[in-house]
Amino acid sequence: MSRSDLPSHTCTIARAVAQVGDEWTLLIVREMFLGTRRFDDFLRLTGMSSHLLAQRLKKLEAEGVIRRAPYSERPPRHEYRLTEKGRDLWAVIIALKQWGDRWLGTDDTPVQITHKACGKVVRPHMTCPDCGERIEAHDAEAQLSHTFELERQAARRAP
Amino acid sequence: MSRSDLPSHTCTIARAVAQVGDEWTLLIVREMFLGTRRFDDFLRLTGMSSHLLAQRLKKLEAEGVIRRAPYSERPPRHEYRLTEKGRDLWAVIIALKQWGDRWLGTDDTPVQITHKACGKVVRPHMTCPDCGERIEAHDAEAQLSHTFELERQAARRAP
DNA sequence: ACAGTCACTTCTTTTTTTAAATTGACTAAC
DNA sequence: GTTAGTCAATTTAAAAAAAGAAGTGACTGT
Repeated sequence: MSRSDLPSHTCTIARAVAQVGDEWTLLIVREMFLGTRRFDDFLRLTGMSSHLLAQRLKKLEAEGVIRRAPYSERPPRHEYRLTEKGRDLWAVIIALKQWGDRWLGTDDTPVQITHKACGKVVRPHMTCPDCGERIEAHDAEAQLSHTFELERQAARRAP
Repeated sequence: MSRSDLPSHTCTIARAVAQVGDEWTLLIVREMFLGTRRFDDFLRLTGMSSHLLAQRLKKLEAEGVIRRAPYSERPPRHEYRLTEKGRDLWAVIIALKQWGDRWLGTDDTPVQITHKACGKVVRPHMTCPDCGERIEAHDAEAQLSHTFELERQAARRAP
């Protein structure tokens, strides 16, 4: 990872991206939401190399996104589970899924989401917590904090 | 990109990830939502190398996520803008931002979102379109389509 | 005893990424 | 009218990362 060590004052999007904005990492997290817990299953279901899988799992564990849970002592065996921080990536995965379904999908959607509370198959979307309306790009405006704005202006001037 | 060429029957999340699930790509898209349009600004604001930026912009253009818009003929100059497909990545970026704010943030949030319609600063979240309630990981269940399920079982068996 | 499973690690080759320099078509300053 | 600067790249060489194959160690099951 080239930018995992971003300073703490940096944009939180950049830091989120440095932790989980990577092809294989996102696939691992997706697999976890689908219930995959073991090394070999990740290997086979994602098609990634064992070298890379071991490395990514270590990184995710170090970041607190997943944790290793032993399920056998002899031989030492363990499975990988999402922590709360990891489960909180759900919105990211779902957003990617909706986008993929819309722009890259065929007729059938390979994964459908059911809202347990109402029992319906749904396509969750981003909503304004205040007025309850759906929000998309054109409904929103971004404000930069003063310090962040200054940082960006400095970056733009200094090559 | 190792897996940009995923077959069309593959999971849409995997294909979304193959198109935009990359550190620099996500940072470019984030910059676009913040209004950045020009090569040099992307360079300075993200800190990436010009080689990689050119490559990523080319890929994103080929995928239809961004488009080049000429703003000067002599010298030939153009800016990069999100297409509808690109703007539709808003939910992904916002989900990453919320996650970053919650798990990697300090006290001040560098970017705040205002809902134009109600004028309030908000933290958008995923909602069930049917009952309107907020959905998170534990409120949802995933169903795999029959063909997708079979595909996964085959993958699990065949190394 | 021998094959098989699981969770890796090691090794070699190939591909990407970085970093720095260069290009080309201008524009604005001296 | 030479020189510096901007913008959007491309080129090249060196460093880092990933892919792919094979191996390891602690078992289990036959």
